[in-house]
Amino acid sequence: METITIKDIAKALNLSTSTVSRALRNSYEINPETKKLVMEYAERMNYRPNPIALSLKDSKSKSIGVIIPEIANHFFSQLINGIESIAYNLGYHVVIFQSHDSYEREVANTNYLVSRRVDGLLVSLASLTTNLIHFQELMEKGLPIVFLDRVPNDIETHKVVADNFRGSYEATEHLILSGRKRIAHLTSPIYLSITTERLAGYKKALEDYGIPFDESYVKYCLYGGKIKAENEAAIEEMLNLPEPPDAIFTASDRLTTGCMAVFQRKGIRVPDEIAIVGFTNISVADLLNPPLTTVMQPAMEMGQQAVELLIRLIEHPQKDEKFETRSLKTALTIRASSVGKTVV
Amino acid sequence: METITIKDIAKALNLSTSTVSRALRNSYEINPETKKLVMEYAERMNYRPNPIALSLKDSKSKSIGVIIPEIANHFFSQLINGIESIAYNLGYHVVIFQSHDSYEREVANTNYLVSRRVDGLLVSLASLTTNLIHFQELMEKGLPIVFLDRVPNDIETHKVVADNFRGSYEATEHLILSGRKRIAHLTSPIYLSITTERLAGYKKALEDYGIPFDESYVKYCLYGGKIKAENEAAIEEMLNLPEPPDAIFTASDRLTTGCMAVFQRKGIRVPDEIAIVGFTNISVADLLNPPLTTVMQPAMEMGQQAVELLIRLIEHPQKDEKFETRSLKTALTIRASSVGKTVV
DNA sequence: GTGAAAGCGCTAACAA
DNA sequence: TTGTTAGCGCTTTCAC
Repeated sequence: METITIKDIAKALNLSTSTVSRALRNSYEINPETKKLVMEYAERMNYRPNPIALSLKDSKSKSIGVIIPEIANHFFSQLINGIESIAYNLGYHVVIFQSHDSYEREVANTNYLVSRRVDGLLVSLASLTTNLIHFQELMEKGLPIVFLDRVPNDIETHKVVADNFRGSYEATEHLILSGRKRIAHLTSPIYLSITTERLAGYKKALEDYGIPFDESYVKYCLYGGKIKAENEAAIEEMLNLPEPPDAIFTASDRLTTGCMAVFQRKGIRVPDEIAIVGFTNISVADLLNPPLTTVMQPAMEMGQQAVELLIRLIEHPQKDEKFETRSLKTALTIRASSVGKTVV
Repeated sequence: METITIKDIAKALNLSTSTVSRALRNSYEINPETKKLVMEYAERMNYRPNPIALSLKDSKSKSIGVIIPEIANHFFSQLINGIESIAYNLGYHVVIFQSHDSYEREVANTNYLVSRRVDGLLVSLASLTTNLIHFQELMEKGLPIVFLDRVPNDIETHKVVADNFRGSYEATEHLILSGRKRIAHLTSPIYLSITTERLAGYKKALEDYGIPFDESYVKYCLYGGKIKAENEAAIEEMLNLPEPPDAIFTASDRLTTGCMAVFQRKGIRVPDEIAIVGFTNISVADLLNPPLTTVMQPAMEMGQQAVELLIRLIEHPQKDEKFETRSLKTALTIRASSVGKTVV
């Protein structure tokens, strides 16, 4: 790869590298003629500065690292699109890593990105992460980090989340108002922020409508629906309760489609036998059988806001920064999967 | 970010940086005692070599660049998973960029990745790319590139594709055998390899079964279904033909779901009025209404094979390398969207 | 067995 | 206005 360097230009033009460097950066101290000479030559030779050299020099890279649980997921891929659209315009590159919900991989990815000198980190926690020191240490060292979606409670920084409480409340309320009495909740591991927030919204709605909360109607899936058997077992358990639920509110993409698959396989009619509302950004909710009532998160916008906050943090580091947690509205779209009374 | 360097270790241990460097790389010429001393200290201080410095030194980065049209797409996100799984195990990092099917962004991404010194490139062409010199130049300079899925005809290198011809043939054949007479084909821009291959399979099946090929039954969507109106217009045109099709074979994820959405909106009954088979890796084909007959590509495996080929190319550069094009089998899964005779 | 020095590409403090 | 030099972190000749 014989790429051209500043040195080559200097040699060709009989100048010093520093002169060339300054000319290229359009420094005021360089003679306009020299500048022109250098710039034209550089242009002609298709000179591109070596970002690695730059990074080595000042430990900056004009790139930000993104660590998310997985890419093959509507919510996260939309998130990425939001992040990229803004980052790109602001001159930053985005490096994406998947934790696959593993703590070890999250740590490994973090270390790698840091060693690669990313200027900041955008993180949605792995579901199996409970220990946060790898992030805390970095923040103490001054690395800007913004969390989104799955955020930690005990780290002080900018955070961008969906209004999970409200979204969950509305979903549950909708089921109640549609006449459902025994509403189950299928959700992610309990130590995720999204889990507790969604659970709280669910509980509050039940409470507000005078429906007693029943612990046996809530199932936590450690692998968030990625392991079919786990999903299936949880649903099975619910259906075998003395009083099986007549509605289910699922807390994520995977849990929702997994749940519908189970119903289909078992020949359980939706919404006749059981209604379902999913907290999901699946793009084909309309086309499902039956069309799926969803709580959609503004994924794209969440990504955009998070990256804006991060870049602000990167470019204007302030010790006394007021950190904010932005909570964006979700959107309940009612479709056939949750309306229609159970046939008794 | 006060990360520890070799210099720090040298100073602390009263050694030279070269000794420390050699000790860390377990060089034979270093005294075992010194080695132990250095290694233990490094371990204790949590020393991590700076990959940027290494990259600068020998223009290698142990990372590979991936350029794909988009992430928010089942096929491509599975592809990425395949790539990452292998790359990770072989000690390579994966940097992903989206071209969003724009030629300019593809070029920009390529340039950036090269300047970042990726050791090789994995590319699925943007649908609007016709000019390939940006890749050709790099290959001439010795940068290994492997193409997958959307591959160029006129570049000699490893390629990994699905057996588009066969997949397409089988889909069309299936529709014919189900009694369909007027089979339309909704597809991507004509200058993509996948388009011509799929078109060829479609034509061959028609031919083999004695059905005349009718150009007006084929529509090319320049934006591959990402622009709703385009999609809709194409379908509209078909439906308004004197003899509208009784089946449609769609060539991609987006085109397929877009098509189903149009049918739903217009109240066109599938498969009664029109059958549909999609070339798609959508994960919820089973849950759609009606369940969708699909030709699935082995996306994960395609990613794995491509990255294997690429890494082989990187680690054993051979001038006289025999390049291979691997063609992986697709899988036709028949569901309700294509079976059942049109109600006359 | 260990150290000094050069170099990867670039910038910036200091000289001229 | 331009050049010299040092340094970012690391490896690698070449000396000792």
